[in-house]
Amino acid sequence: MRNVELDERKITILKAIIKNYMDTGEPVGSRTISKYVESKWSSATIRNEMSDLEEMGYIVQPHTSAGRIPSDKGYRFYVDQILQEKNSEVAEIQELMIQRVDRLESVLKKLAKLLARDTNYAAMISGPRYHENKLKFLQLSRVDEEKLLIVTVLEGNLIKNTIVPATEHLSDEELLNMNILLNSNLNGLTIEEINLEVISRMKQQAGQHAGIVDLVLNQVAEVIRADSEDLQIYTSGATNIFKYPELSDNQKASELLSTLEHTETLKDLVGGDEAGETGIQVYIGEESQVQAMRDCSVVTANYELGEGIRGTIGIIGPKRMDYEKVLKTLRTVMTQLDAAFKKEER
Amino acid sequence: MRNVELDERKITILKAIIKNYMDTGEPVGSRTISKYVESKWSSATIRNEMSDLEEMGYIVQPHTSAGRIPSDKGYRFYVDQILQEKNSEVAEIQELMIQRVDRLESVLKKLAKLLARDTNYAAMISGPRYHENKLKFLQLSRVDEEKLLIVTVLEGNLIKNTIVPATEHLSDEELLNMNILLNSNLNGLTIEEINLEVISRMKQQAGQHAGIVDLVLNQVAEVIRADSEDLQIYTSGATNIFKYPELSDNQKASELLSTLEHTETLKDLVGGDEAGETGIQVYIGEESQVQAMRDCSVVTANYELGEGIRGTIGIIGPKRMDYEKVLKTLRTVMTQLDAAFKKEER
DNA sequence: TGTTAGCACTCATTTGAATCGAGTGCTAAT
DNA sequence: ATTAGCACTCGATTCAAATGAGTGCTAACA
Repeated sequence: MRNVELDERKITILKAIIKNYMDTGEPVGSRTISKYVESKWSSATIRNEMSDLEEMGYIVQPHTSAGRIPSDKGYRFYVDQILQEKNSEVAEIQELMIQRVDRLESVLKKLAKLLARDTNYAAMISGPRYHENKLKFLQLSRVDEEKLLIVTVLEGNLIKNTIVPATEHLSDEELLNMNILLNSNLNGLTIEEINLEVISRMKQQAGQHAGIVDLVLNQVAEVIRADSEDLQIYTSGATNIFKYPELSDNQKASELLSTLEHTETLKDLVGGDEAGETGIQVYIGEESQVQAMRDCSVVTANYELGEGIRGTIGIIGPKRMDYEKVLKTLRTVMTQLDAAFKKEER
Repeated sequence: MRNVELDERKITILKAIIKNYMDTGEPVGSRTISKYVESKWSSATIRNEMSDLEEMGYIVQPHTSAGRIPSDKGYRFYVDQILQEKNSEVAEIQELMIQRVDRLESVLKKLAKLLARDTNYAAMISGPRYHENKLKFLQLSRVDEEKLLIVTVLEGNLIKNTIVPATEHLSDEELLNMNILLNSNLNGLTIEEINLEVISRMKQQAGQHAGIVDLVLNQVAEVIRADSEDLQIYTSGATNIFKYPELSDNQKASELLSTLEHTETLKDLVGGDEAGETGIQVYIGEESQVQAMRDCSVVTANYELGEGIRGTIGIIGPKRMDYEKVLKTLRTVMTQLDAAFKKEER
């Protein structure tokens, strides 16, 4: 695929500039490149080409008499190139986490930590978003004299518990009947489908214990509401940003770290569902729309655990992040997560 | 209560130094103090006293020809003074969090955020430690064709769920009996009390479904183990440290923030049970034993939610933190937490 | 005898000038 | 079309002088 704007040589030089800048974090000058590319061209030639590239907006000069650094547009070009080469070689990532870990939350936290350590960037990972909130199972139990336990299981095996004070006394048999009543009426319904008709029918069936029905329904509503509101986001390795001088001056570091602490803002990054064909999105600089991240790049990937349970993983680093490595790592993790939960299902 | 070492004037001056340093973060000189204390004494007198105080170890000079700053010993003196004045006036703290929030975790997270915002220091809060891990209630249900749900409730209403594949088929009636079997045998036992004898008795009673008993017991063991290992710690406001120049140089900030990210280390701070008479502990500088916090002070308070459920709240800030405010805030929060959960119980 | 004014001295920090050097743009030669 | 050469730019570094906050000491004072 030819590029109409950039000829072969410009591409080579642009790539060289970006690669070099990734390593060093310093603006790179013509001489450096002329050595880097096996002295195919002299520094003067490079200078001319660089001048062109600058005019086209692929690189910028932080100040006169400094080398060039890639602009957002430059990075974008580079990333697009990589995304095209679908080299999805699945490297072995530490499998330590795929031990028998039961709770999803715990897996996600560990995964974030792992990602941060591996990449040396900051990692964030959103808990799953459950799209179809269908009720799968309800269980009402008496946990002690005056307390009832309501267990709600949603499609996708999301389980929530609540303990409520028992407002009225139920015998063991009544409890059993209530459970049957609840499950036969509610199973398979989404929250929207639990309308007044369903409710009044249930209350009628429940007879004198209609109050309990209310209790349970309130709880169900609460669970579903809470779940869709409290999107959990785990971050790790935020302090990795201190490894990159261009991010770690006090002003910027503070701003960036605050943002990483502030779940609300992260939701913007993680919330979008517009996945590329590979499920991977790259935001360079201001593309992310998040002020504090204008000097960063953010790479996000969506994972899916079957039954419509989706979440997002994100890596946040300097613009000069090692895109190749990050993309590869994310692809691997997605595969592994997938595999792990397929296994769990069996 | 007289102090044998320090006379009235030395105390006044020492306090003035500490207060002033808290405001400004700058070393404070004799002239400043002489103005500060309504010109009762001249700067020269102050100088003499300061010289004494320095010799006694209450204040130090960062370098010759700089003002003095309080030493750990100085802060210690100051804090001890405050702790003596038991002014436990319970200010009204934002009650927004004491709404109907059901999940403890969520309350704790919000609380950490609130504390951090209020104090302008970093806050951490540990999830509850359950000391007496007695089984209170077990419930086994069939959630769909090939999956069983095990709900474990421990003393103190800690609830855990697990979904496991059903290894053998149980009829509704058998399931009911199994639940009775489980609860009648296990309720009220601690993990240690579930010995081989109990287990073999249960298996015998279970007859052909002994396998299920194993399944459940494994789960119970796992829950209790996981709970005692995975002490959750929530932090918030870590970036507040950038507000204090003496902590925010790159080296220190990075170190400190890493520590705050690293749960293991925080456990050391939060784990200890040696509460003072008020349940509040103050660690100044190296007293905390945590390297990265040698320039910080850490104030911890234990909260208790009845039934032996305990946790710890901590505030981390510069040595010159406003101890009075922090102590007051913590006392308030403890009271509120207590009240909130007393209410919840009813 | 305790307090204070005065003064010489110290030393981190600030300021500004001089220098350095990496890198560019342009021109002329190849 | 490529390259060598050179003047020029401008941030970074270095260094010394100036600054000023603060001390310690001494002598005068109440």
